[in-house]
Amino acid sequence: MVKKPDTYNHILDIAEELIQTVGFNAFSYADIAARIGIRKASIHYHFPAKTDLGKHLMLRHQSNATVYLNNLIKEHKNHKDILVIYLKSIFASTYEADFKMCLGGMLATDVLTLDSALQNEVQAFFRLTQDWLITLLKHGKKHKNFKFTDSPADIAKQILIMIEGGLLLARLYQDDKWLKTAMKQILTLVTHEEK
Amino acid sequence: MVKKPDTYNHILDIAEELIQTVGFNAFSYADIAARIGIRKASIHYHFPAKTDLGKHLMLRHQSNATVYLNNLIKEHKNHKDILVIYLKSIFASTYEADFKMCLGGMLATDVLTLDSALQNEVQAFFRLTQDWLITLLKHGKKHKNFKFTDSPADIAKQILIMIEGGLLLARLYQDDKWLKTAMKQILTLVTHEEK
DNA sequence: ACTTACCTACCTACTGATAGGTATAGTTAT
DNA sequence: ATAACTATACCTATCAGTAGGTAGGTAAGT
Repeated sequence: MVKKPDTYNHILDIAEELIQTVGFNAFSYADIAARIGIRKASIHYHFPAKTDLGKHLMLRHQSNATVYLNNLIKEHKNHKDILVIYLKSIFASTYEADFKMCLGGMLATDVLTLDSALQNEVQAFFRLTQDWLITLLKHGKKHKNFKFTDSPADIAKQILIMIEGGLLLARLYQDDKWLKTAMKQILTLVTHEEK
Repeated sequence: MVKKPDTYNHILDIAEELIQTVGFNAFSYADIAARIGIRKASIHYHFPAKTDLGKHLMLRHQSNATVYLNNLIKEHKNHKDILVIYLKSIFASTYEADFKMCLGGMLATDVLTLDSALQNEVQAFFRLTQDWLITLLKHGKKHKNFKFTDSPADIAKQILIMIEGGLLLARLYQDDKWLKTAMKQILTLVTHEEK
């Protein structure tokens, strides 16, 4: 593994925050430069084009998510607890200033303005998350921490839908009651069998 | 009611489509001008600033939605049918080219880049929809077309969350299975009491 | 020890394109 | 004639991106 210089990750940190706040098309290299205190051209040194920045950001995001999600499963026993911790961690950044949205969700709305390589990375991120959820749901059901009748794949889709929908509306109204509603509904989903 | 000239609505039509496709910050007056076949400056005559365009668009959208939703309730008897027709009408535009997102949802993600008057109109649109849903849910429950235990306000929130989340993911993958999942889950929500 | 060569990480200064927006003159329907 | 509308021509600001240079460090050759 190549150790990337500090500025590289610093740029990605700022870009991530900006995308979560205003979206991919609404920030510029000048915005990042101003916040870090270097020149625009220096950012082009690390990321020749804006789409490169997006791609590297998504790859780092996928990698971070993989580590985080795998550790979550290792460190806890109850699958319901894992789900709750996971949901809270996603919603947590929303409680920070400006009600940031999930990085993937933000790029998902901008998806038709992104080049196809970047589109693929955004899709890959959600696929990764969905696969993890499916695994969690299967194990959770086997250990009787979860109860549901739909397929794990369907439940995973419903969870993603409610995460993104909840974030979108929480952001719009700057009100976390939308997240609480989503959270509650997700938990109902995985603890109730249909009649 | 003042009868607005044709170009006025034509501009709003194109703007609406562009916002649903790429978002508020990713289209320009030049894009609209090119599609209509007039000059950029002519659009500024109708809408001096871009934010004016957004505001007028949202007001028209609110007005159209109000008429549409009220007619829906008048023209059908079964509240479940009404809900299904409503959901299908929202999801229909997504099946058109490019998987357009709901206008409100698209502006919701751009919300932090919009001026506060426009933010308010986006919020007002969702409030309007939510109020209509609450009314529908109350009447539907009274007539035994719906069964649910949460408050109508909570169910309405959950429905909006699933509409927007479903659209976001359907758009990302250009795949309507996400809409079918959302649709199914919404119908489950309003026809099942919790145990 | 010192040169040569190359590298990383940043800089200044610029490009062409496009953004939103304006002043003003011309056109068209009533 | 006049109000409504559209056009030409232009503005300033900003966008992503490039050219070329520089400071400092590393590695190898002699």
